Amino acid sequence: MRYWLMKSEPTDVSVDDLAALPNQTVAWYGIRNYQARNFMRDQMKVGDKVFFYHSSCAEPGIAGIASVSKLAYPDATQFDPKNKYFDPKATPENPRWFNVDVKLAKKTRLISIKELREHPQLAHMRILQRGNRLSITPVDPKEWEFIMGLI
DNA sequence: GCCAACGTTGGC
DNA sequence: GCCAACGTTGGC
Repeated sequence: MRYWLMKSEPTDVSVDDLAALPNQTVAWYGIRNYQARNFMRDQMKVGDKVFFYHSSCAEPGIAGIASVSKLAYPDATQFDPKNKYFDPKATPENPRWFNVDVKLAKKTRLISIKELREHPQLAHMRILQRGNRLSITPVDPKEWEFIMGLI
């Protein structure tokens, strides 16, 4: 089993939004970065654990714990011309973008990026590196355990 | 297949 | 709103 951190903009889907969804599950649609896609398509398995992270907001940070609840499948938004994630080069026969489903396990207190930066044990986390833009990143098991200890 | 230009991300 | 970082695009 692997551990991940997945960014969501709370104005799009916040941890409270996720908690209110049927089965507390959301399709992680709209990923248009190959590295992030490959993580979902090639590596994520049902049961993998996920830190649900709020980004591009007043208080960026980890807001919940979730898990992968469905293996990657073609992202429906790529086929819809009216959708902002429409990709004219994608076809149902040859889809380009995939997403998994993510199910909330529990909302946590907000562990801000500022707090994460205070711990030397977490200094190598991808999310904390300068210039990091990847919205889905693997989390080291030791980092996962450490952060679980903060919650 | 190089690389300049451009667009996007996301913390601050 | 700024801007550094980095991914993508497209002309050559």
